[in-house]
Amino acid sequence: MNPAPEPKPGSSPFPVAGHDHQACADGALARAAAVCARRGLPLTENRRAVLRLLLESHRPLGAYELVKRFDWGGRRPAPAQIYRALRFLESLGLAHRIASRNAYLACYAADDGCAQAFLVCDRCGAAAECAGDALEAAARGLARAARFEFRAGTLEISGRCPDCAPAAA
Amino acid sequence: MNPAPEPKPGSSPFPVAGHDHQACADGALARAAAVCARRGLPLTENRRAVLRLLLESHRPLGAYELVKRFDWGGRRPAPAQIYRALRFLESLGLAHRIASRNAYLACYAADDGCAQAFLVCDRCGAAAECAGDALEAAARGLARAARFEFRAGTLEISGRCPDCAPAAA
DNA sequence: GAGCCGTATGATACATTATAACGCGCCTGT
DNA sequence: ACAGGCGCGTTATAATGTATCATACGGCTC
Repeated sequence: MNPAPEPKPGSSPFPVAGHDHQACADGALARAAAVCARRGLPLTENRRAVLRLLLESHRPLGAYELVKRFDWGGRRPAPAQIYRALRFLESLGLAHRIASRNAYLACYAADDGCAQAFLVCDRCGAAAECAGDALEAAARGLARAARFEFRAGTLEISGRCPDCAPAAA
Repeated sequence: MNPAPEPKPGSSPFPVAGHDHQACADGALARAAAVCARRGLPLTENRRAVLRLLLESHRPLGAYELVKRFDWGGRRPAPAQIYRALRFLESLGLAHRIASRNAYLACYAADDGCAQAFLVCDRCGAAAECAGDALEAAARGLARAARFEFRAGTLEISGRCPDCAPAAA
C-alpha cells in the first residue's frame, strides 16, 4: 500500500523548506520528557523508543511497521507492547493516529487538543500536522449548527506534498 | 464497543429535528439509482441491499455488522461481498467511510467530493454528515500554506449529539 | 528491612477488519 | 454462437488491534 520509498532522512518534512530533522526530533523528545515529567508519568524506555521511531520517520508508521523496526536485541516486541506505547503517547498528545491510514505520527508541535489537521501525501506517504483558527472555527461552527457538543476534531487531507506535486500522476 | 443501543428507527438523525426517516432513506435510494444510471453503472441487488442497510441505520455500521444484518435467505454473505459493495458506493459518494470508527455511513446529501465533515456521537454512535464553505476554505488554506496540493479532506468531529448532550458523562 | 500496592512489562492467544485470488455465470456486442 | 467484461460467490489469508494473565520493579508504610 506504500510503494514509494520513505523520504530520505534529513530531508525536509514538507511544510518547511530548510529543516534540521535531527534538531527537531531532539526537541520533540525533550518536550515529550518535559510533558511526562509535568504530569508525573514515566517516559519509559519502551515509550521513548516508540516515540523515537516515529520521530525518525516523517511519514506515519503503522503499528506493525513499528514492531518490525523496534530493535530489541534481536527479538521483537509483541504488538500489544507497541499499542500500549502508542496509546500512552496519544493520550498526552505526543503522537497522533492518522485514522485514514491506520498509522501513527509523532507530534512535533505543542498543541492543545483542539481541532487538528494532517496533510498526507498520496504518493510518498509523508505527513505533516497543522492547525489553525480557521479550522477550529469551522469545526465548531458545524457542530454548533447541528446542536452537537464538540469534543475533538481531526481533519485529514490527502493530496500531493510539495516534493511530489510536480511529478505527474 | 457500542454499549448504547441504536437510536430507535423513526427518531430524528440528530442534525434536523423533525425528520421522516423513511422518506429521507427512500429519497437517498432514489438518488443513488439516478447517480448510477447517469454513470451507466448498475446498482445491483447487492449494492442496493448494502446501501439500504446503511440507510436504515443512523449510525455508521462496520462491515461485519453489515454482514450480520444482511438477510440472504438464511445464509450470510462473505465479507468480500460487503466490501465490494462499500467500495462501489464510496466511489460514487453514496456512502462514506468513517475512518476513526472503521465504519460506513450512507450519504443522504448530494455532495461534490469536496471537504466533508462528520459529527459522531461518542455515546450513542449516531453520526451525521455535513459540509460547509468555511470548512472547505480552511482545508484549502492549510494545504496552500504548506504548498500542498489538496485533493480531498475529511473532518471527523467527536462529541455528543443533541440527544446525548444533556446526559451526564 | 519486610510487606504491600500500583503500574509497566512480556507473552500468549484471540478478535476484528480488510484483501487476494479464482472460477462461474450473466449480459452484451459482434 | 462466442468472446470479453463485469459482478458474484467462495475460500483462504493478510493486516490491524485487544484481552488476559503472570511477573517484575519501584515507592510506600510499618
